[in-house]
Amino acid sequence: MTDTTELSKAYEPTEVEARWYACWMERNYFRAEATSDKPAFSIVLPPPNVTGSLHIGHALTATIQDILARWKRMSGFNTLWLPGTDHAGIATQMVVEKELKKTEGKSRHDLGRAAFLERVWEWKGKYGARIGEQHRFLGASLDWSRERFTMDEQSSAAVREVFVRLYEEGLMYRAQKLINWCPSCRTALSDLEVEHEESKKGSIWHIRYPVKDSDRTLTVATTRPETMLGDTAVAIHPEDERYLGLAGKSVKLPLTDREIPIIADAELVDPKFGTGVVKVTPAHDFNDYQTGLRHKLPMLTILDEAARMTKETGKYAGLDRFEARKQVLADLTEQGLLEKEEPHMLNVGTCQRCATVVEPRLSPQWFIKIEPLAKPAIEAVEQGRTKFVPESWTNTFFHWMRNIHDWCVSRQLWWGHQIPAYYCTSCSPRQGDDTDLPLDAPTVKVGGVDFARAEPIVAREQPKSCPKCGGASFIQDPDVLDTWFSSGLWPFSTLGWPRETPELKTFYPTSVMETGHDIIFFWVARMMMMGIHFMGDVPFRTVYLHAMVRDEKGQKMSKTKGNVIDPLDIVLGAPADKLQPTLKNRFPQGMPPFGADALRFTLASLTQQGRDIKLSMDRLEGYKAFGNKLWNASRFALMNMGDFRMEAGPLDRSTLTLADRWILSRLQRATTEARALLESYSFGEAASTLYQFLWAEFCDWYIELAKGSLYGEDAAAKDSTRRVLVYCLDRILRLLHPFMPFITEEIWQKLPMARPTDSIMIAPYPEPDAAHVDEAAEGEMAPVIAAIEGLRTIRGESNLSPATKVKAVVQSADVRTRELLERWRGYLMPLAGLSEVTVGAPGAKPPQAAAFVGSNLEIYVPLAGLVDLDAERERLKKEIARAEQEMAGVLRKLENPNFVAKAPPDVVEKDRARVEELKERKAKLQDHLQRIAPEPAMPETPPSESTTPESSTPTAEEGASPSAPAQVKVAPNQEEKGGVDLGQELKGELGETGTASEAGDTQVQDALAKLREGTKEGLSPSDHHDLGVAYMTMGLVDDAMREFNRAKEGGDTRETPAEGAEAEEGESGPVKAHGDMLPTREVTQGEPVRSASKKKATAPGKVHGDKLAPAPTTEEAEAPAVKKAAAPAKKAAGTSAVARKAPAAAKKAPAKKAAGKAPAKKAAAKKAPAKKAAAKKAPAKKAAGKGAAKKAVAKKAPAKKAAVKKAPAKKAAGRKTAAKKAPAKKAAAKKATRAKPAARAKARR
RNA sequence: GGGCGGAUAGCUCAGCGGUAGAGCGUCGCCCUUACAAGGCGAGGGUCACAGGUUCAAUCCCUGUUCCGCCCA
Repeated sequence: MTDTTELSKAYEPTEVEARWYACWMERNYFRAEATSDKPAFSIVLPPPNVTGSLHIGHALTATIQDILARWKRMSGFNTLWLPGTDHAGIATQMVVEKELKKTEGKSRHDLGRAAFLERVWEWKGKYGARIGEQHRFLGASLDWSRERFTMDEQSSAAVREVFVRLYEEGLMYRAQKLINWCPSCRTALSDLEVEHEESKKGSIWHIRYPVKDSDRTLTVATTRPETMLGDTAVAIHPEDERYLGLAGKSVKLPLTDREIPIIADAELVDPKFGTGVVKVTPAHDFNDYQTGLRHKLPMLTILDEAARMTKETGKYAGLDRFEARKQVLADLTEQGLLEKEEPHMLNVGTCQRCATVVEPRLSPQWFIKIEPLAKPAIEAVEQGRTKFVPESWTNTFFHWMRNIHDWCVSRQLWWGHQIPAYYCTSCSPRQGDDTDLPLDAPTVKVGGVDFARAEPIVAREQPKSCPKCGGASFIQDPDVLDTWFSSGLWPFSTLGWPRETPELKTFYPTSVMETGHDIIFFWVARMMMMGIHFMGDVPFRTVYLHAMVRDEKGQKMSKTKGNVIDPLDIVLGAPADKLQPTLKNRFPQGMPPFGADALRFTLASLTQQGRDIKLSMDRLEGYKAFGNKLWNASRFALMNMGDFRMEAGPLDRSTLTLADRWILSRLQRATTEARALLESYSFGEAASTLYQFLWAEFCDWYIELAKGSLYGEDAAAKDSTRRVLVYCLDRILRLLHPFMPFITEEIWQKLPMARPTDSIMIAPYPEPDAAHVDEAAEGEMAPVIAAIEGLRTIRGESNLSPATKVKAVVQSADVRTRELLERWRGYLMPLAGLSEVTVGAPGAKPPQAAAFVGSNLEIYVPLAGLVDLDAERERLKKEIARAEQEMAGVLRKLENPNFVAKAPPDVVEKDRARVEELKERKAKLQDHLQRIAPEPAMPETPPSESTTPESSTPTAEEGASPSAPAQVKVAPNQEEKGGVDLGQELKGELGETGTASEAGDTQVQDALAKLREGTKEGLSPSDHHDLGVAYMTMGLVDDAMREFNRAKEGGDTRETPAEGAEAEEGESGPVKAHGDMLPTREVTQGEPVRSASKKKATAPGKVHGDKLAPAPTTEEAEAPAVKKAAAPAKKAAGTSAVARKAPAAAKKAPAKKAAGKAPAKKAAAKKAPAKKAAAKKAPAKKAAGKGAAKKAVAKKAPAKKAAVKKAPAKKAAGRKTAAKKAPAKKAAAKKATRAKPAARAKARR
C-alpha cells in the first residue's frame, strides 16, 4: 500500500480536498449521537445570512469552530457542530427586492406579499445551498443531518412559543412609542441597528420665536429646522436668569398659526448650550419625546413613513424632509426670523442596512421588556456560569446589559416571522378619516383594521372566535419580528425546543459559542437572555469572540471598497478577471489554488486574542508552503519505507538511536504544548508550535539525521528509523488534523501502519507519552547540534558551496562532549559537509583555519586554499565585538552593588556565569584571530598631527595606535573584570599565549570590588581617560564623562573625544567620519577592518577611535604587527563592499531625526541601562554628557552601520542623516547576544 | 463625551520584569536524489513618545500622540 510513487512531488490540494470531504460525509463522521456515553461537545454555527455567499470572516468562523469540533471529536467527545442559515429579514428582503427591480422592474408591492415571499424562498434555496457548499469546501465537519434555518417550521414554532409566553408573562407588549425608523426601508429598527456616524459636518440654525403678547422673541438653536413645524413647546431652564418669568407664557410658532407653551425643564435644557432655549418636538426627537411625556405635550407627527412632510405642515406637505428644510429656512429668512447659521458637528444615526439617515418616529410597535431578562444574564456572567474569551469582553457585555432599553422587535417587513397577534376584523377600529381622533375615540369603519388602535389577540394559532364580539374573522398582525429574535433562540430552537428532545438534553447548554465580537450585543446577549429565561440555564459555557478579518491594509472588507475576498477563490483559485482589483494586482495571472488547508492554517495562525486579523497573502503563501513541506517530509518517509510496516503497540526503545530519542522527546513536548494551547483557545500559538516542530525540528534535523541509517546497510537500524518516522508522522498528522484536515488525512492513509480507525478524523488526538520524554537525549544532542551549527556558520560565512567537503577539528575541554561528538560523528559529518573530523581536547590548532567558538567547544576548519582568510578574520572580529559588547552589558549590571544585593541570587549567578563564558569565548576568539593573522607588515606610521588616542589613527584593521596600545587595555568591558583582562591583555601584548581565563576569580573580584567602591585606585589618569573613551563607545555617556573628568583631575591633558570630534568636524570625509565615529565606536570595534577599509584605507590615521575600543584592544595587543597593508587585495574587496553598504546606514535613519533632537542620550541610555540610571541621578552630568554623546553617537553611527551592513549603493545619498543611527551600538550588542537565534530556536525549542 | 484595543524587523504578527522572536520579504552560497512552495548562512529593531516605579522596564504605573472599534 505504501507506493512511494503515489505522492506527487508537490502537493495539489484541490483534488485531495474534494475527495476526502465526500468520503467523510459518506461515512457519516460528522453526525453526532443524540444520546451517547461519550461526553458531549456542542457548538452551533452562527447562522450566516442567506443574503449571499460567505466572506472571509465566515471562513474564520468556520476554521476556528472546525478546529474545536475536530479536536474534540478526536478527543473522544460526542461532538455536535450544528449548521444553519439565518433568514436575515431586512437584508434578504432588500437584496431580493433589488434583484426584482433589476430583472423585472417590479417592486414587491407589484407582486404582493405572498408572491414576493415565494421569490425570497427561492433565493433562500439558492444561497442557502451555496453557503453549505462553501462550508464543505472549507472542510467544515458540520452535522448536515441537523441543518436548520431560522424560518423553518421548527424554528418558527419556537418563535411563536416564545412570543406568546413572553406576552403572557407581561414581557412582550405593544405600544405607541418613539422608535428609530428607516424612511428608506420603511420599518422600525432597534437601537442596535442604527449606526452613529461621528461628527458629521452640519449646521445649527438660530431661529426667533416671537413671544406672545410681547415684543420679545426667543431664539432657539436647532440642527433640524424643518421639525419646528412639529414643535409643541419651547423649553428654557428654570433657573436661567435670561428667561425668568417666561415659563407659562407662549410663543407664536413661525410658519404656522399655532401657539405653543414655554415650559421650564431642567433636564432637557442645558443653559450653557446654544441660546438656552430649546424647541420641543416630541414626535421627532428622543429627548423631546421624554420631555413631552413629562409635560404631557401633544405629539405632532409631521413626517410620514417615507420622511415626507405630512398634511399637518400645510404648504410643506409632501416635501421630503431635506427639501422641507430648505424651504423652511427660506421662509424664515424671508420673514426675518432666521438669526444665523453656524457650522456644527453633529452625530447622525443611519440605517445599518441602507445608510439612510434614520428618523425617530412615533408608531405602534412590539417591545420586549428587557430588564427582567437582562438581570439573570448579567448574574450568570458574574457567577462565571458563562465565561468570555478573551476576558476583556466581559465588561463590554456588562456595560451594555446594564444600560439596555426595551427591545423593539417588530419590523414593517414581509420577510420574517409574522407576529402571532391577531385582530378581529369585526370589532377592531378601522383606518379612515378619523385617524386624527384620540386613540380611544369611537371609530367610523372606513378602511382596514387600524393596527395602531386595534387590540391584538396573541396566540400560537389563529383564534377561532373573538372573545369580545365573537367574530370569527381575523387578520394577523402584518409586521414581522426582528431577525435577531429568532437568532436569539438558536441554541435551543435548533435542538428541538419547545419539544423535549434527546438532543436538547444532550447538547444544551452548548459548550462554546464562537462568533465575531461585532455581534456580542445583537446576538450573544440576546441568546443569553432567551436561553436563561426559557431553558433555565445559560445557552453556552464559554463565549469565544474572534476578531474581525480585514484586508492587508487593515481596511474593513466591504463590497463598496471592493476588497472583499471570497474564501473559495483562495481555496480553489480564481482567474484574474474574477478578482477584485487589489488581488488582481497581486495575482495578475489569477489566484492559484491555495487549498482549504492553507487558508485555514493561515487564519488560525493569524488569530490572536484582541486584535483584528489582517489577512496577509504573504503568510497565506507561507502556509501553503508549509503544507507542501509536510507533504514532502511524508513523501520522503514513504519512499524509504521499503517493505516496512509498523505494528501496533509501543515503540521498542532499546533500538533507538540518539536522533530517534531526541525527536521523540521533542514530539512529546510539542504535543503537550499544542494541547495546552488549544485548551486556552490560543489557536495562533498552537499552529505556530506545530509549524515549528514539523519544520524546524522534524524536517530540518530529524529527517536529515535519519538519512544516515536509512541509506545505510544496517537493516535493524533502518527499521528502527522507519518506525520512528512513522510514529512521528502519525502523531504530527493527528496533531495537525484539526487545522489542516485534508492533507493530513491524505497522508495518514498512506502511512505503513496499523490504523486504529478508518479515518484520521476519528482517530484519537495525540497525548504526550511520558516514556518518550528524554532529557538525556536532548542533552546529548545539544553539542551535536551546536557543532553542526558552528560548522555551518563557518561554511556560510566563507561562502563555501555545500558540495565542498571540509575537514574539521573539534576541541572541547569537556570529556563528555568529546565523547558525544566522537560517538555521533555520523551525524556531524553529513550535516556539516565534512570529509573528516577530529575530536580532541583543546590543543594544537590547525593553521590558517576558520574557527567557531561555542560555549563548550571550539571548531576549526582549515580554510587554506578554500577561501581567503580575510573574511574569516572579519568574522572573528565581529564575534569578538559581540562577546565584548554583551560582556560589557552584563558587567555593568554586576558592578552595581544594588543589583548584586537585591536581584535574586540565581539571576546574579547567571550573569556571573555568563561573564565567565563570554570571557572565555572572547579569549579563544582572540587567540584564534591572532593565529590566522596575515604575515605581519610594517606598522603604519602614526599620523604626526595627533598623539592623543582619539585622534591617533589606528590602522585600518589591526593597526594599533602606537601611542596608546597599553592604555587600550583599560577598555570598558574589561573594566569590571578589570585586573584580569588587563593582565591578560598585557600578556598578549607580551606575546604570551596563556589564556587568562583561568587567571583567577580573585582578581576579578578585586577589580569588581574596587569599581564598586568607586575608587578605581590603581588607575592612572591616562587609564581613566581611556576608560572614558571606552564608555563612550558604549554610549555610556555619563560614565565616560566621569572618567574624563577624573583623567583631567589626575593631570591627563587629552581632550575628550567629543571635543575632538567636534574639532574634526570640518575635515574631509574620511577623516571626519572617523572622528565622528570615535565615540560610539564600539559599534565598529568588531570590525575595525571594515571601517578602515570603508574609509578606503586612505586615512589610516583617522581611525584611531577603533583602537580605543575594547575589541581592537585585544587585537592590537595580541597582534600588533598585523597590518592592513598585509592584505591589500582583500582590502580592495572590502572597500567596495563597505562602500556599498555604507549607504544603508541612511536607510535606517530618517532624515527628520538627523535634524535635531539629541538622540545620543536616548540611544546611549537604551543600550546601557546602568548608564541611564546614572544619568537620571546626575542631571548636571547628563547635560554635559548629552552634548558630547550626541555628537559622538550621532557621528559614529554611520560608520558602524556602513561597515556592517550590506546595502545597495543607491542609498548613499542619505549618509549624513545616518547620524541618527546612534543605536549602532545596540546593533552590535544585539548581534552579540544572538549569535544564531534562528538556529538555536530551531534546535532547542 | 465614555469605554476597549492597538503602536515591537521592510511586511504580517508573537512575546510582556532579568541576553528582543517567528513567518514572509532582503542579501550571499547552493537545483545536496523529500521538498527551489527547497537547503545553509547572513543582514535587519530609539520594542510610538515623555515621565515614574524597580537592582533591572519592550514588559508594570501615569501622561501624551497617532490608528482602530464599541457605546452615548
